[in-house]
Amino acid sequence: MTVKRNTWQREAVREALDSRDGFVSAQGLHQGLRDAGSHIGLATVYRTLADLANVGEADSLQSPEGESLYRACASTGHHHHLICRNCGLTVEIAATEVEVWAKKTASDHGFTDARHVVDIFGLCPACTAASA
Amino acid sequence: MTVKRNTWQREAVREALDSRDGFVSAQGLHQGLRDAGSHIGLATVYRTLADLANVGEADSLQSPEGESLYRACASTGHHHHLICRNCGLTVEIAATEVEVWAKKTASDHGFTDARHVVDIFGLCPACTAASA
DNA sequence: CCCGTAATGATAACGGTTATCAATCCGAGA
DNA sequence: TCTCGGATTGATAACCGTTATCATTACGGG
Ligand SMILES: [Mn+2]
Ligand SMILES: [Mn+2]
Ligand SMILES: [Zn+2]
Ligand SMILES: [Zn+2]
Repeated sequence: MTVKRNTWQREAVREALDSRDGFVSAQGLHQGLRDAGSHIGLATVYRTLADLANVGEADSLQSPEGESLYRACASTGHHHHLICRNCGLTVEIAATEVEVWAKKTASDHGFTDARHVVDIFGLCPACTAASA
Repeated sequence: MTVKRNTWQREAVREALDSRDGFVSAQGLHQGLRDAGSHIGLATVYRTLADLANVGEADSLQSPEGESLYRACASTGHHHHLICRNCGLTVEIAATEVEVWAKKTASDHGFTDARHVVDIFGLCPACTAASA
């Protein structure tokens, strides 16, 4: 059995991620931890986030600029996101309608083992008001 | 007014892109051009692809690994893609259903200036058969 | 033709991410 | 509680895709 050790670093990343309500980059989370007085290493943050994502404890997606972002989501099952491109505020979206469409579209063309990327980026109400 | 010059490089990129039926990376296209004997520079390929994408002559998306891929699409309007993650084969998809959903989802949550990323990655029929 | 300037391309720089590897320390077993 | 093997860490170098630089080339309106 693969042993999974409990280090304060791993816990620090989990907590830091939980304390945020939007998606964050590894570097952003690392900066936040350092600002809070932690001496955690950047490589560790990268490793831990990637691991949490694999295990399913965190969701990850790529920003339009190609940066990997992470988030500790409330809902456990498969879902998508509506993200503010300015402040990162995120709304979790469950859309059966889109799930069905994606599956049907793939099979209609004979594609197998299909996965989909469905994200909506916009300006949240607050940011919209602020930029008006 | 900004003038748009016709260089053999620009034409070479256009042709190389047209000759492919799947999405390609800038480096991949550059390599193909070099292999065909062209002496075009890598920076030029990057610039031209980005430009063709802005003008609308090419579509672009990010691979799951975060690399920018380009393609000269047949349909001119807004559409999405069903892509074979193995050979790159691409099927253009027009899904009014999803367009409506995306717009409604964003406005329902007060988000403005919303854009969406909708792509399906799978194995095309040929690649599915080959890996069986 | 001429010439102003857009375009090119070799190369350096950039930004995010991963690999290295010696030092650290977690935790199963004694 | 103590030990010790190996998982984990972190400073740093390396990696890789992409963009910035800037001297040189060459498109194209006049
Ligand atoms: Mn889905
Ligand atoms: Mn769409
Ligand atoms: Zn916002
Ligand atoms: Zn295929």
